[in-house]
Amino acid sequence: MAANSQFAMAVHTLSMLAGRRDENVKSDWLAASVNTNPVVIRRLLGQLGHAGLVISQTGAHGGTRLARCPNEISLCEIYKAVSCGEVFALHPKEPSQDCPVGKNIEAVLCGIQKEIDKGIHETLSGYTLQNVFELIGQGKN
Amino acid sequence: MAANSQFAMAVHTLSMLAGRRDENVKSDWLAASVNTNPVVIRRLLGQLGHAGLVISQTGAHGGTRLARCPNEISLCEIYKAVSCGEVFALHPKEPSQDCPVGKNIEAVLCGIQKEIDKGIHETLSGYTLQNVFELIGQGKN
DNA sequence: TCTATTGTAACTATATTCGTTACAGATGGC
DNA sequence: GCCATCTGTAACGAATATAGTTACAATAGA
Repeated sequence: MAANSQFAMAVHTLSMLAGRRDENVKSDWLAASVNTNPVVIRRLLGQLGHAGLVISQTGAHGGTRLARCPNEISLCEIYKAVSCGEVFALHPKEPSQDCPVGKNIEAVLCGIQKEIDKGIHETLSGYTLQNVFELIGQGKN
Repeated sequence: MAANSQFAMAVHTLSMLAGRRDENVKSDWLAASVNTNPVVIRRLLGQLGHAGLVISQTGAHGGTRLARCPNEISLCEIYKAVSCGEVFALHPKEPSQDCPVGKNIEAVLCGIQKEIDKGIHETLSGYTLQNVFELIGQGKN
């Protein structure tokens, strides 16, 4: 269980919220759709709230709602809110500094990493939550 | 120790081979530069050999060499040779099929995954092993 | 035949992710 | 004020992936 599925769960959760604007949605209900534990959802919503994408209320009749219109939330923002890692990892242990390749390879790879990340951000910026919600609606139920 | 650093180690290893063309390079020597165990390198070289990027010889005076010129090997090929996973994972458990969002979200996310992957391939296709080797040489030793 | 080297299986250590339980804190209704 | 209903979060467990390590068979040259 190593692959990080937080982005997938986040998009799923936010799509659910997009279908219930101006309503406090409970983590139990979201968890049922995502097929996971409510705590997993609440942890996720904590990150999304920190990023300003959702607003939560505690207490009775509490829950979570979108902080903005779905067409003002890009997938890139969601990705940044939950993504922790890079596409590929650098060396687990520092390479030999006595070797010219070992000494400089990490800087080169780091630059490539950043270029890839930029590309991912551009791709994801091309979609809003509204787009996703519409694509879901077009699914052949 | 979860992040996959095979791509980094592969580029490192192949850069070493690029600096010693037409010579059987031993896994021990490569491992010393990457700062890992020779078996890790041999496993990696096995994948790269399977992808047609290197040629290995067993026995005394054996070792590994590049199968092609460094300017004919793109980073995209290396990435494809060693990369196993996607940028983000889909749901760990299948979402609820009783929910319209749960039923269709995976297909939508899968499409986005493919689009991102295409972007990564394009970025990495812009670099050859020769480019990397030259960038390393420009490092401030 | 001896030596050097790859190929590979098997196992361990460590890290990550997700799932789960438990409970404190907040909020609204009575 | 009290209770029911939520979120927030800590703590722990289970499953899994990665890399590191040991061991040894297979191969090839001297």
